[in-house]
Amino acid sequence: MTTLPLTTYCCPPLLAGNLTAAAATDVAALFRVLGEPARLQLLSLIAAQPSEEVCACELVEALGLSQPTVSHHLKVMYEAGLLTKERRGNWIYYRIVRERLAFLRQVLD
Amino acid sequence: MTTLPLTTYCCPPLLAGNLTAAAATDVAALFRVLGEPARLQLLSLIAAQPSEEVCACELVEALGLSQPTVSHHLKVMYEAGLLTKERRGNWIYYRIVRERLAFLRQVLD
DNA sequence: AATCTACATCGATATATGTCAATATAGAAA
DNA sequence: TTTCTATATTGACATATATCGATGTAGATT
Repeated sequence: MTTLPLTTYCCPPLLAGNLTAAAATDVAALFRVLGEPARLQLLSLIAAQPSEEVCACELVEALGLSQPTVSHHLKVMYEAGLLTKERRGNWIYYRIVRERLAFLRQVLD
Repeated sequence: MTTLPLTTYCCPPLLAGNLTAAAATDVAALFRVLGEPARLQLLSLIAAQPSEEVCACELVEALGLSQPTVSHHLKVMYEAGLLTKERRGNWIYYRIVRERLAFLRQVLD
């Protein structure tokens, strides 16, 4: 008596995922921006403000990182479209772009 | 006549963000896992399967990356709790842990 | 036991980036 | 104009990690 092998060569055809390589690159860049503890804390601090905006100098004090480092992180988030900034006098106020976060929520199914 | 300066020294007290440094580190590690195009494509490919599971060999073919590289990415996602794996015969089948994605959705407000 | 397939690990390399001190820039106040 | 405050940029360094070829390991078949 012959038995069918429990296994055979691999791989029925795979459905193409709906995420193109180009789209994956774009979305990954956004997630990578959120992949830093300091940046998540910045977002949290800004989101926790009733005014929904925070001047950069407050953020430097709150994080315990150097001013250039905080400035760098804010720039990264600004260029990723996660923050807006507005100059008023000597200070620059940052706000969260909630649509950008909503976009990422939607990407996560 | 004296005028009040439009500006003063910086910084009314800042509300403490609700995200602790430790929590930020944990969440950031998860986002960093998603911050790679190849890993997002892997997730997309697995999610697109009607069976909701994919054997690793299919993923190697689909991504155009070397087998060690794909294995590395799958391991990273597995260790991050984003995938489960189950051996059946020679093959290892990966599934998405949807609760983990839901957690990240929730973090994004 | 020997062999084959699928997957994992190792070692090496290149690239990306977080961090800070030092310095530059922009705008407000004097 | 000069000075001061807030923010940005530069340069340097250390660390993390994506990638691959080569090799190891586990399980199934013969």
